[in-house]
Amino acid sequence: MKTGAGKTGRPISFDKDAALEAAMLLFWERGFEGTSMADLTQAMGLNPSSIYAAFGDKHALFQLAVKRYLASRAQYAVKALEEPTLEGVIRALFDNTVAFLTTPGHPPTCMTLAGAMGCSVDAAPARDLMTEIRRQNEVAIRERLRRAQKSGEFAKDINADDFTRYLSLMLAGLSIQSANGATKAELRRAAQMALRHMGY
Amino acid sequence: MKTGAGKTGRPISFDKDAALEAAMLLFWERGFEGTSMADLTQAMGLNPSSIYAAFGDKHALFQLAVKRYLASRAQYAVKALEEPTLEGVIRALFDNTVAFLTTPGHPPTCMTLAGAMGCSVDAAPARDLMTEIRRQNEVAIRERLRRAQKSGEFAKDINADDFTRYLSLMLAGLSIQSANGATKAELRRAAQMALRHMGY
DNA sequence: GTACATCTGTAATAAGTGCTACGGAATACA
DNA sequence: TGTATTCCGTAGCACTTATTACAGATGTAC
Repeated sequence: MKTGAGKTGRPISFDKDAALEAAMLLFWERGFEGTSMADLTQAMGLNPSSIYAAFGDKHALFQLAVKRYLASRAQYAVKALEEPTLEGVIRALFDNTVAFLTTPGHPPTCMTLAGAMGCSVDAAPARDLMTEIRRQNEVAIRERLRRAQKSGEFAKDINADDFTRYLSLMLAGLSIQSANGATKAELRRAAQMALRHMGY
Repeated sequence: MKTGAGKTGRPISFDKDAALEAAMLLFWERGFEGTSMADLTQAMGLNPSSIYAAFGDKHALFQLAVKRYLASRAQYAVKALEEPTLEGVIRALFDNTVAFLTTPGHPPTCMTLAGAMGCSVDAAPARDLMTEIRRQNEVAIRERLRRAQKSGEFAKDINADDFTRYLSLMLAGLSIQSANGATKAELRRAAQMALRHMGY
């Protein structure tokens, strides 16, 4: 009963993209464990069998939702790292994060933090996926810093590893602040304070 | 069938303190939603009826566990605020946090972050409690900063509100870093970097 | 020892969990 | 039109969830 690539037969009658978007938003808000398949059927407007046929089981659906999140919402970090100067990178990292967290239409915090922190052993794979993504983000930052060191833009006697963790720590902190209910202006001032203390 | 304060009759036959400690550690690791009553009966070594008689339902037990957590594990923040000088306060805030996060015998992150971020509507009260505690922590920091401003130790033209959020942001960030798997030495260097950037 | 109050363990409750079997509806291709 | 193939909706699966009813055990107070 494999499906999804039928050459013939009845074609799918719903918007797969829209359904996945709805699933992503729900997972984002309630986390893996806090989102039930019943919740998903309602939010996606689909029957269980349609979901399972199109996306697989709950874990697979979560992975697809996360993938969509990374591709459509979390690109602000990648974009920031593409800034030509290091100062531009760091400024963009903070500015984009604040802009992202305060964009209406989705939860006020990062999906990798709301998705699954403390959870049951059944949900451990989802939690580990979230952790892995956070670490990957750090890898990208670290590589950008190394590049800046090679080009002479960033002092070589500063440990890129440590500075990466320091940056990552503050970006995650902004997300928690946002979850706490901080306003856009408040987040912006916090980010400015961080930048000023770093010398920007 | 109310219980717990029986003047006569059979007395409780288990260590209530030890049972609550076990519950607290499990909630800390798995969060409110990721911890089932079945998990709790096993970890606490009690039957469901004993748990319900002694602590109430799951929400009540969670509240008691959080209370215990705050009283027994999260005092490091309160202690830090009692330092006589502002520099002492801020240094202690970071040092104690790192020490706390890396203490063996409990999860590597803060309970208010692992307890419930994204969750179902049923678990929303637990999530709101976690948020409330995080905000209360900020209130305490802010008041300490105001006190330092009055005594002239802290510049009055700095917005205490903003600086509080900035500090809180970094402490939460350390907790996330710890959850990511950062070592004690790595956390310590990150904290040192933060302190240095602030001028300490 | 007797009466009473409470606890303990088992077993069961109703509702919710993720997931699937199945029959019928709908479409593509000949 | 006929046939193959796929999708859709319902209804149900076995299991887990939090919670409680009940019966017997175990203690205190007299």
